[in-house]
Amino acid sequence: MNIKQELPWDNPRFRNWVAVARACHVLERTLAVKLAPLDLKPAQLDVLMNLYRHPGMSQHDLARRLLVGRSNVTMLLPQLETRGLLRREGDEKDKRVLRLTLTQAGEALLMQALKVHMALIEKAMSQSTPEQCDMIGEQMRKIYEVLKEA
Amino acid sequence: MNIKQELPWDNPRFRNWVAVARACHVLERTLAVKLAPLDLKPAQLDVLMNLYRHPGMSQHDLARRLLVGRSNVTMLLPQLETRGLLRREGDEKDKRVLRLTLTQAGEALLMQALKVHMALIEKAMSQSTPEQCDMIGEQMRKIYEVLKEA
DNA sequence: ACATAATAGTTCAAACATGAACATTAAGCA
DNA sequence: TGCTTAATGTTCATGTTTGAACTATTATGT
Repeated sequence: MNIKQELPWDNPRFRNWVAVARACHVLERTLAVKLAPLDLKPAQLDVLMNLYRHPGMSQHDLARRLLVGRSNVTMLLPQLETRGLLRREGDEKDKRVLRLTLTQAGEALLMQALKVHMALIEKAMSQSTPEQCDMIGEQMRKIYEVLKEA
Repeated sequence: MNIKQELPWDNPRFRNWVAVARACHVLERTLAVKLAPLDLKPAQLDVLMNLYRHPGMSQHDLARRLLVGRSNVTMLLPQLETRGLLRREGDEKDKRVLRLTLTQAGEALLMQALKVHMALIEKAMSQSTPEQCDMIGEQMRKIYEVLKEA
């Protein structure tokens, strides 16, 4: 029995996933550099994006969408709240939860950051046809569904 | 001029990339859980994989392959060296560089970890046809090339 | 109603990654 | 040869992420 035949590097799925991970990593890194002039980190941009799309979110829901621990959200928000980018207001019906909404300043900064993010993604995926791009997204959403409950 | 028309969420490339990032994130997280019984973190597995494929690597080269700072490698290696998983030996010609090689124990642990990693990737990508999978890998390698020098 | 479970958010210590400054060694060039 | 520049690896201070323990509030079940 030749162990080499079982090595993952001979497996297309393995090799291709490694490529996905590397692409992700380098794009995240590049994004951090390009966002620096706005004094914004990728994690913070994720917060703003989610609050824009889902105003009134609770911190718990935000953490789940970010795939991140609740404590991380707790540590992340004060920086943004102090900068006047978002508001935290207690829910009246359930006094445990805090509802999160963007301020106008938050929306404005988000729009600037989205331009940067968008330009980077356009550049990265400019080599793929729309059909390829959609197929990639479709497969990735399946992967997410498969692993979400694992 | 309607700003909504310019929002990234209407842009397929943007939406699809978000899916890529989420899939990556959740797979990385799942991998961390599954590797815990081996007392190994994803970052450490990356080290072992690279040393297996490129024995005698320098720390600088390892850092570049991992898309990580040199100091990070410096902090990462002692844990693995103390566990007897790898060796660091000074290069004789260039006394600045340290050559890295896996020990037998390192290879053995790597093989166990690869089973875990492989199984996870198989599960994640089981929904894609081989053609789709290869196409994804191909596109991701292009993205990496585009961004590498940006 | 009351005791028990579960949930939302916070705090804190530990693990981790990062980048700048540094020591050592090598390479380039006058 | 010397002098300058570049490269390798380490150290350290900083910022980030995590998970466990904690408080406060709500839901559940008898």
